[in-house]
Amino acid sequence: MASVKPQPAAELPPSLLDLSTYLLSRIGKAARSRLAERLAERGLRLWDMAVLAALADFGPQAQRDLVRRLAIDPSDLAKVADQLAAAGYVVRVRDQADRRRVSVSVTDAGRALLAELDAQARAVQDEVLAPLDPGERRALQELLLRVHRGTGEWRGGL
Amino acid sequence: MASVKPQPAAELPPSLLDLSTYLLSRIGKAARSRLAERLAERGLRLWDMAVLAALADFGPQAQRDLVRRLAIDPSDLAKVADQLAAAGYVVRVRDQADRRRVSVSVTDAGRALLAELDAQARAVQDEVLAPLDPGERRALQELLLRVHRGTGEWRGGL
DNA sequence: CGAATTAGTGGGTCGGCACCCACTATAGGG
DNA sequence: CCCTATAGTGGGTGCCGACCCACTAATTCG
Repeated sequence: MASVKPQPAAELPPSLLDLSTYLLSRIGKAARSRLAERLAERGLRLWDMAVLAALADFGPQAQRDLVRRLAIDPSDLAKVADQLAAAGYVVRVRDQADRRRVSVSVTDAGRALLAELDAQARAVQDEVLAPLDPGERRALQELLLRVHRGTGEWRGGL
Repeated sequence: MASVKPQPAAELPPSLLDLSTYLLSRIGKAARSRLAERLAERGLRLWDMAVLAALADFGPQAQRDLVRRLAIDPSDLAKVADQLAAAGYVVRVRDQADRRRVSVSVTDAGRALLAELDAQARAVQDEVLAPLDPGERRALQELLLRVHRGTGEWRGGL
């Protein structure tokens, strides 16, 4: 062969790149999977982080509330909570007022873990948003937040 | 209970909303799945659209090139191409110069389809970006494009 | 006290996506 | 001509996220 090409990479179709939703989807997916990778190294998944964050932000609450807040399936939450409890990141106690309920709260270990996870998330974010300067990042965050709020009634998902 | 509450929906944890990558991921996912839904009504998937777009943008080419360009698995592409060919949206002909190759090109039907799909994609985009005015949308597109380019060496995915 | 309701759990399905391997056909250099 | 590399195909696997159902325990209402 004439010469072995590394053949860097071909361009994507302009008609796709022209769609903000395409970029959103692609970038979002990349960011998500990068973070997921890092969490996986610790045997964690994205939901674990989301649950910890919800507990840290809003304090102890019943699984029921987490279900509503995070739009996670009750059954799936049970599994996540199981795992987190087993690892000592949260504690589950029967609510004495209504003993059907299980009140979940973060432990100190959980809070410490969350801090680390958050640092990792920010590290990923720095990688992904590398081409933007601080001002642009703020502008992006602002736009995204508006979009997110605007479409208030979204269902589900992490 | 004081009053029966419709309890519209609870807020998400601020510590997550504060991460641009979280928003990116969530919004991107929503956009992607909305479009996927619409495509599914026609029995199509996102890859079908991507392949059509690549063919329309860059003209007829071997599957090999599509594989490189779209970072799709060769085997998966074969299946997508099969389906598109069966439906008459593309034609596959053996390259006479190198008969290992199969050159793929869009048909008129394919182009017409792509136009419709693109319209659907833009409709979804309008829904998602509803809170932003045209200027802001352009700003967003610009930022996303920079981010996308910056992270040149991304692997895979739709 | 039932009967109906709610919280949580355990077990499973389903579809999509990425990935991998074995195999055929063709090309091209030594 | 042989040997290796490349193009494409077919038939898988494994993972993951979303979802669903059946079941228990506890509560509340009539």
